Parts: sequence; structure tokens; C-alpha cells
Amino acid sequence: MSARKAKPPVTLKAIARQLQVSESTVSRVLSGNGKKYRISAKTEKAVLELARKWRFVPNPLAQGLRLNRTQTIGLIIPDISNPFFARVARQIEVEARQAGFSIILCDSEEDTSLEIKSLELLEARKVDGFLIAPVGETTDHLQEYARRDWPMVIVDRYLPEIKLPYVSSDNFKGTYQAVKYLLERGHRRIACVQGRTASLPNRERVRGYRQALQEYQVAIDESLLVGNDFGLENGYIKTKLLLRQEKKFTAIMALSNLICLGTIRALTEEGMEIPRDISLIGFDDQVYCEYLRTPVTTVAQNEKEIGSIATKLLIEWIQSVNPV
Amino acid sequence: MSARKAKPPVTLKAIARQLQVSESTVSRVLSGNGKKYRISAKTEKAVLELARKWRFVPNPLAQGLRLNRTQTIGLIIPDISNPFFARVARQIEVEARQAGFSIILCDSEEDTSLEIKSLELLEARKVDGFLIAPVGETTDHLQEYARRDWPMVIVDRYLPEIKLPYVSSDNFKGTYQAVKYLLERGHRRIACVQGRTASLPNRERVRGYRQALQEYQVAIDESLLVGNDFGLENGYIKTKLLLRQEKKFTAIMALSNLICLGTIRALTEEGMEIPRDISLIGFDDQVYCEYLRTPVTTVAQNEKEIGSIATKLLIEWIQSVNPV
DNA sequence: CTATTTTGCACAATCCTTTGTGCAGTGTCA
DNA sequence: TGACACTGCACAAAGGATTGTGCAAAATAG
Repeated sequence: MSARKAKPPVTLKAIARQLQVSESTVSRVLSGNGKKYRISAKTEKAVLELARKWRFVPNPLAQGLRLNRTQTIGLIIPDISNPFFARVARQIEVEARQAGFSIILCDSEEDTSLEIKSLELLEARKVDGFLIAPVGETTDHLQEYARRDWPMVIVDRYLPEIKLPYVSSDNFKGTYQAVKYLLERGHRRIACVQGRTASLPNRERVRGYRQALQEYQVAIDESLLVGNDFGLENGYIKTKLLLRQEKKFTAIMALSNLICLGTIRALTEEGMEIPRDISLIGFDDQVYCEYLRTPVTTVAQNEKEIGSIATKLLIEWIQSVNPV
Repeated sequence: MSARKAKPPVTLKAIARQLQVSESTVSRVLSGNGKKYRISAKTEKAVLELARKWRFVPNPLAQGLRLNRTQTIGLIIPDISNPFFARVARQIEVEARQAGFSIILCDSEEDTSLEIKSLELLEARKVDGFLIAPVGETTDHLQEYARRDWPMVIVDRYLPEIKLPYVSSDNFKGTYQAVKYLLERGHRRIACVQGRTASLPNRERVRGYRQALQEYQVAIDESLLVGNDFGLENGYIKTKLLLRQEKKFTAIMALSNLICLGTIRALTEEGMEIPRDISLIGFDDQVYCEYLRTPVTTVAQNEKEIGSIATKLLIEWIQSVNPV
């Protein structure tokens, strides 16, 4: 069938046989331990040359089996088609590749049970560690892996009860500055549509919102702080409800990119124009913002940096546990 | 260090020892070949129960080594942060997972040399097959893999000289209908900013453009057919140049989502409003379109379907080469 | 010229699973 | 009772790389 079966694979054994030496010798030379094991310069040269000529690449399955290390990272993302996560994922892939690691991608589809299955799958596949942006409904499964000392770094969303390294942008500062910007422009009644209330990023963003208002001596009207999900639906529905209540407001702070889109949709449907009738600030940097009907202001998150830092942290951890 | 090292792993051997049977017996039972090898019901039951109790999961490294099959697919994408590819990738992951395959993700960064490196890396990692959206500059490396009978399915971009299965939306029909739509609304001078001219999707899209114009007896002005890249830059620059030349036009057909964004930027900078001053139709479905300052019409590509079909094709191929 | 050290490498076990072969023990039939 | 079949499983090799140990031969010392 496949031509791959036809010609015998280039293995240590093949090289050893050809050169009339043992596999161990070949292995030691190729892993750079030639001198350490007193392989003669002549043998070393021969091995190196033949390996090059035959384009020898060690079989990672065999290596993994033997070394209990696969140079593989499991990446679990709630939705890779979310531009924010896609950009984070890209940087993770680039960074990991440069360090000699590959990425196995799992999309948890914003579903905790799939997140758990992904963890199990990746564990079974012997990944060296996890990068995960948790769905965030429950955390028992993450705690469990943390307890078992798996190298794992949390990205973006976080739940404070877990003791794991965590990388995201400065959520507090983001909303803090955004709301301050609105206040400076005279807004005093600023609504806020938030994401999953239990998540740390959301909590931090809300904290920034409160802090800014406080500094401007604006009493916080809890009826203007609504929402409980990072999705578009939440932004849409909560904005509709906000508009239907008696309390008035002149600006909206949307705590995610999707919420922001939902809010825009709702405002548009209600015939309100941004920023003529109302001001809107979103969260998460996106290419598209500048092309929006209204140039919506957005709090930038640096996905590249998030991805890069998270990956470096994880790889350092992996390598400290199981040195090369 | 790691707690994982502490407790011994659950292996066939461990189960065999506990039950005082041989590893082969355990293996046969667990792979469902109990009867075939005349394992007694009693033994079978005992094995099954202990495996369940101990949550035995076979080591995929050992399996891969033995079976020469890893249940892994290599996915190579020019830019995972491009929403179109991100959505395709998501569906691929979902579909592959359901068939028991995992995805190793490689981002070629729109760079052919990285694409080649990714192929080599994935081959070394013993993936069972490739899903690739090629950069498309050169194709020798792809030809090479095709020649070696690697299961490989091309997604989105394609170069006709390679004989490989190819999945994308109906590019011809997409622009054909879009341009017809413009013609029906009275446009006669329709510019077109195309993507990489060598790629099949682009050729098909251009063919649709020409066909529609022909059917309306509109002579094709080649100076209105510009561009050579799918990126934003190309859309931006070529639109600027179009606006600076003497030939006038009333509509632009942008042959990718990024080109479309670049075009919008250029038009905006030149103070032109869509659709007051000019009409614009883009390519690729995106959530954001409806939120754009101008509701730009877009030719939809069904990423879910593309991802799904490509994955199914590949897995069928893999399984026909190396049946389970 | 013998005793000791050093050189240069081979052997074999190990990681874990799969699978072809083979061998005791029990049962069947003539 | 002896030939034969069948039952139920064990043994061992294979797949590829790594690594501790050990053993000859060569080099050096005395």
C-alpha cells in the first residue's frame, strides 16, 4: 500500500548494522555523549556522517517510551474560533515550537465535561504539561491535576481557589483606565455588562470599574452592573434589559469582545447610535474594532505576550521536573 | 518531584501480575479478542474488572510503536489567528476527536520554509496523515509527500498541479453570484482585488468574476483586476492605487476577508463611504461583517463544512491504508 | 616482561503493547 | 487404551531508543 512501508525505516539499528557498531554507540554519539562514553573520534565521525546522509530522525514514540517525556504540550481552549484565543494559541504554538515542543490542540467547546475529557485524553497521550484556558464552571478537575503536580499554566480565565501559575493581561487596570476615560469625558452613569462572575478576570475587571467610579466619588448603582457570561447573548439580552429599565445611563462598559458585539447589536436594534446617543467601551483587542460602524473604544489585551509568557512558564516548569 | 513518578503506572504488566496471567492474555481481552484466542469467560471477566477498577489506559506511545499508527493528525495552517482558519480548525478538531484522533497544530506563519519544516516535524512525529492549508508559493514539497502516498487533504488554498483531495467552498459560485448581484443593481464598472494569483481558490473566484461580467455583456477591463495576495496589505495598497488611476469604478469585489478589511481602511482614509460612494463585497463569512461600519456584503464560506469534510476524507484515507 | 590503567565499545535490560506460535492438560472417539 | 482434537493460556519477539555495567584489547607503568 503505502510507500512508507516499502523502504525500511532509518533507525539506530540500521545505522549500527551498517557501521558494524552497537546501537548504544550510535545513540551516545547522536545524543552528544560521545566523549563521555569514550567513543573514538573515528567512530563518532562515521556515525555522524551516516546519520546525516540517511537523514536519521529518532523515533519520538520510542524516545517517549524510554524517557517518559514527549516534548508535547496539551493546549485546551474553550473556543479556538474566538479571535482572542486564536491569537493566544498562535503565539503559544510559535513559542513552543522554538523550544522543541509540539502542541496537541483540544477545543473544550465551552463545556466543562469536554474539558475534563480533554485533560484525560492528553494525560493518556503522555503530554509533558498543560496550557489551559478553563471554562471555569467548576474547578475540581483542575485541582486534582494540580494536586498531582502536573505542570500546568492557566491562561486568561482563572479561578482564584487553584494554586497554579496564571497568565492574563491586567484586567483591573484595563477597566480602571477605560472607566476613568469615560468619567473624564463627563459620564457619570456608566452601566457595566460583565462576564462570568465567578472568574477572576471578570472580578478584576469589575474591581477596576468600581475603583474608577469610587475615585470620582460616583456612587455605584448596582442595578447598572449586570450580566454573568462572556458570550454575545449575554451582551445582547442584558443591554436590552438595561434599556428597558427606568435608570438611565450614558455609557456602557462591556467586559468582553463578544459582550461588546451583543451590546452593539442591541443598541442598533433599539435605534441608538454610538457615540451620539451612548458611549461604549469593549474589552479585548481586535483587528475588527477599527472597522466597526462605530469606532468602539477597546481595552487592549496583548495576546502575543499572554501566549508567550504562559508557554515559557510551562516549559520551564516541565524542564525543571524532568531535565533534558 | 512529580507525584506521577511516585505511584507505579497502570500497565498491562501490572494487571497481568495481579491476576497471575500473562500480558498477552490481558491485551487480547482488552482489545476485544478474548473469544478469538479462547480466553475463558472467567479470566476475561477478571481482566475487564481490574482494568476498569484501575482505570487502565493503554500507553499510546507503546501502541504507536508496535502498530505503526498514532491516531494523530498533523494540521498545518498558515495563520491560526485568521478567523477563517480558526473556524475551520475548530471543526477539524471536533470531527477528529469524535473519530478518536488528536490534532497536532502547526502554524506555518505564511512561510513556505516553515511549512516544509512542519511537514518534516509531523512526519518525524509519526502522524497518520496531514490536513494542510498550504501557503502556496511553491508546491514541490507537497508533491513529494503526495508521491510517497501520505494521506493528505488540502484545505482552502490549492494548487492545481498536485493530485490530492481538496476541500474548499465553491469559490467560483461565490464570486459569480456576488458580482451578478452587483450587476443586477446596475453596476458596470466593478473592480476586483484578488489574492494569490497562483492559487486555485483565487483562480476560481476570478473565473466567477469574469463569467458574471461576460453574461452581462460587460467587457472586462484588466486594469480593474488587481492584487496578488490574500492579506490586508494587498487590499489596502491596491485599493489606494485603484483610486489613484484614471479609470473609474462603482464597486469593488474583494476576494478575501483580509483584503476586504484593507480595502475598507483605504476607502475610509480616502473619505469614501460605503455604500454611498462605492459598493463593496467581500469574501469569507465572518461574524463581524454585520457590525462593520458599513454592512459589507460578504460571500459566505461554510468553515464548518470545509473542516468537517476534509477531516472525514483524511480519516477514511488513513483507515483504508492502515485498517484498525 | 608482567601488572595496571585506560581506551573503546558491546551487551542486555527497560519503557509498554501486540501477536504468532507452541505447549500442556482435558476431553472424545474408536 | 491410544490417537486425536480442543481448550486455555504462556512465551517470546518485535517495534526503537537509552543507559548502567562489564569486558576485551591497547597503552602505560614499573
